[in-house]
Amino acid sequence: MRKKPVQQRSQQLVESLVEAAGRVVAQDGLEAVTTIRVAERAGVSVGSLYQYFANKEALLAALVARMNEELRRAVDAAAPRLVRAGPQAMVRGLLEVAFDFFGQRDGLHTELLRNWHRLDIQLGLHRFEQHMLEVMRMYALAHLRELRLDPQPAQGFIVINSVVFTLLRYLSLPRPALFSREQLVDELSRMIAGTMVPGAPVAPRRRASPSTRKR
Amino acid sequence: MRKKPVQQRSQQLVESLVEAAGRVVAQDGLEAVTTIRVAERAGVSVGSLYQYFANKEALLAALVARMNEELRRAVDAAAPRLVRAGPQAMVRGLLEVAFDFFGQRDGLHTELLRNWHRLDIQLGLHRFEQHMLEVMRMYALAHLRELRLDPQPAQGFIVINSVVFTLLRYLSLPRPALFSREQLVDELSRMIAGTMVPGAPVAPRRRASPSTRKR
Amino acid sequence: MRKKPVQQRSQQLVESLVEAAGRVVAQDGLEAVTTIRVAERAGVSVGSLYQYFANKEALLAALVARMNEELRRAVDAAAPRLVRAGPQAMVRGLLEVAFDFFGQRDGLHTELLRNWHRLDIQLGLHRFEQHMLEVMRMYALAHLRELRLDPQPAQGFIVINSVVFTLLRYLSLPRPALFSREQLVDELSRMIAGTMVPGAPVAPRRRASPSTRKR
Amino acid sequence: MRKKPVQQRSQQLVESLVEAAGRVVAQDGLEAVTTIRVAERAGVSVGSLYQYFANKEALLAALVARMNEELRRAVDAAAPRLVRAGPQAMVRGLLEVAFDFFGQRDGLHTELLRNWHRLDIQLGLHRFEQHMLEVMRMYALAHLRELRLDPQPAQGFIVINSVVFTLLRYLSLPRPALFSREQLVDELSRMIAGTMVPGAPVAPRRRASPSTRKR
DNA sequence: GATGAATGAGGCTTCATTCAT
DNA sequence: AATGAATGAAGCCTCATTCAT
Repeated sequence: MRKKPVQQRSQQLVESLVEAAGRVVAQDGLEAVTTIRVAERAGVSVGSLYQYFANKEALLAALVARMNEELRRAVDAAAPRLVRAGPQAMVRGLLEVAFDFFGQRDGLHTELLRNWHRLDIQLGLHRFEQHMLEVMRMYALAHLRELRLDPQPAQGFIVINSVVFTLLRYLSLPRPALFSREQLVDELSRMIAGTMVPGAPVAPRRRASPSTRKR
Repeated sequence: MRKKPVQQRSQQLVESLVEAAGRVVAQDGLEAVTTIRVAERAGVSVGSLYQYFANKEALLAALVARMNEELRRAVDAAAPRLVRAGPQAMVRGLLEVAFDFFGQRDGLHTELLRNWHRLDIQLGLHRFEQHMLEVMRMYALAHLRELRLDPQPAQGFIVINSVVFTLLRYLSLPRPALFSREQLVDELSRMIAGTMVPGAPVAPRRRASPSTRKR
Repeated sequence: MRKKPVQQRSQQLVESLVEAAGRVVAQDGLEAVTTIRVAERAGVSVGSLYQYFANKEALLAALVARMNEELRRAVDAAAPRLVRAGPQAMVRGLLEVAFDFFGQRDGLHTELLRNWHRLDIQLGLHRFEQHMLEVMRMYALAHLRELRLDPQPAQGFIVINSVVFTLLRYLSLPRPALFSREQLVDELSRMIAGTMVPGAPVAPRRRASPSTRKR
Repeated sequence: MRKKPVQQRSQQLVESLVEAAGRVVAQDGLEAVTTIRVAERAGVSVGSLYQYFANKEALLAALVARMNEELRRAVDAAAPRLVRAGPQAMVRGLLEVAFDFFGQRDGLHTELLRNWHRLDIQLGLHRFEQHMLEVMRMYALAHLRELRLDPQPAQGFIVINSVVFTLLRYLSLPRPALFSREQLVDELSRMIAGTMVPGAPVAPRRRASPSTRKR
């Protein structure tokens, strides 16, 4: 950010610009983001945009940062509850968090994540992976007997990316998909839990009943 | 394609255009693909490009089609050998195929896949998923006793996307990564195999020895 | 024309190129005329087109020449009959000839005339005007007592252009027009006849009856 | 117009763009109008052009609108005087107005009207025809005894188009023409007046004297 | 003679960024 | 600080014409 917005008014301006950028991304896609359009939706002039952001890239970086922040908050909010749950329940819980996260803000996060390679999402993803690895370690400590003892760096990476991109792809599928969100969560949590508790008997597949299937 | 390249010369031109597009994508990224640049690298004029491709999109579609073709070939070539292997070996084999595939052509495939949502890759991915699901079914029939009997539609989807995007992310990581290709393959194959043979004791983790680590 | 097509085959080729150009003009408008498209519709290659026409302009000039030729023929065919008629009947007859002329070939002539200033139609129009002036003189001689004696050069010019462009505009109107072809012909012939037989009582307006109105 | 030019500076810019477009049309013809050329002549960059006009078509539409406006003004300015005149004087007056109109701005109007079918002139022409029909009605009311009572819709159409396109053609003729502007006006006004006052004795032709001939 | 692939100037339009007001 | 008009490079695509085969 070009200038530190110490004053409250500036803070609001920055916020409204990021918010406007988010709306454009969510509604029209990343391609449609132009500095003028963002400024318009924020109700200010382009000049003001450049007062606070060195360039378009910086604006998008801020948007991405906000996304990272929200993701972290979402995970942290769920963490205490999940640490106490059994492996599969924990995974399931995380998946629900992820689904909720993607559902927020009209698919903004979906669109951003789809463009992870263009935006500076890589660093954020990496940090998130590290964070999740840490969480997994903590979880392992709390469930010493049930779990494999030493989560490898690769494991967090795999789990994170498998989950995130599989969900991303699922949400990008033309509706109706060939399988429900329920089924996806089922299979995915089964797979992830299986990685963490190798030998253990995994809960049997849920019965697919119309009432429990969503989406 | 706008015009059917019946003559051999035309065939070569079309080929060299697609090839040139591929080089640009691999070296400079998808964003850098402009019709003029591609034409230049192919050693022809823009006009010639438009003789064979209705527009830029069509050119990229051809490039994607070529990628799909190559992927199919790679999988089909490995299939007979893999069907006979045990679950984890099979998964490992598939992963090697995938790594090889991504390694080809200077990372062209990596860059294309990164942009799956902009290119018309979705259909290809879907077909590939269906294909893999079929393979999984065949594999399940051949290994009735060891495997869960009914691969769900969701399962193929999950496996494919987990593998593909995890590899994609790995290959997009700044070198050196925190873990080796070996480790990634290890954990990934462990996870995938685990999904297919739930209760079975999975082979223990390989010892990480410097000599076996690549990349 | 670049080359005199002495041989019959060449004659046919030239003819089919002009014909093809005409079809493109009539169906898609003058703007849509490209050398390649014309060649395609004629079933030959562009190269062949340039064998017989120095450039696109020359091709269109040939098309225009054909139009002029047809117009001359149409007028000459009707002339003997018309010379014997009374003034208003003569004018009426000419108008019918003109309407028929425009109706031919899917509106080709309409489209060509609309573009008289771009094509080399001016010369043709001029010659046509001279021709008509001559016809008017002949007619005047045959009807000495009824007509003004000395058709001025300006008069032929006016009559021709008034008729041609008024019809052209009428045919370019979005259907349905506010008045019928019948009414147009009525008023137009009344006006023209009035110019030629100034003091004479002009035939009263026809009763407009549904059955006599066309278009 | 893309953006409303509220500020005076913008107003001027828009004006100068339209003006520049007009100059290009008048000097080089409609075909020669390119966005860059117009911008250059207006002394600004293409980008500025697109700030105020969605596309080239919109720019030309503005030019046409200006023409319509000027025509309306010219007619309205002359109307009060003409309504009081006798039929032939009125027609003559209108013709002078038309000649003046076409003479303005280096033949811009001539070139625009030549392209009535490409530009959105049709609507303007139509409205003008309606307007003139109205004028004719008013004139008829004021001269009940001398005129035919009921101008038909077709009549306005015919008169307008005959006059406009005949003048257009005359002005497009290579100089020197075979007859003078005087002669043209003479014959044309005689014809038009004749339509409106069918039985009345029309004023005899003016003597063509060198001194009264112009152009 | 015939073919049609190849050329490339040139047209339209967008948009990140700057800077005078 | 805010504005928003102005810039112009750069992208996509067309098409009249040529010329090697």
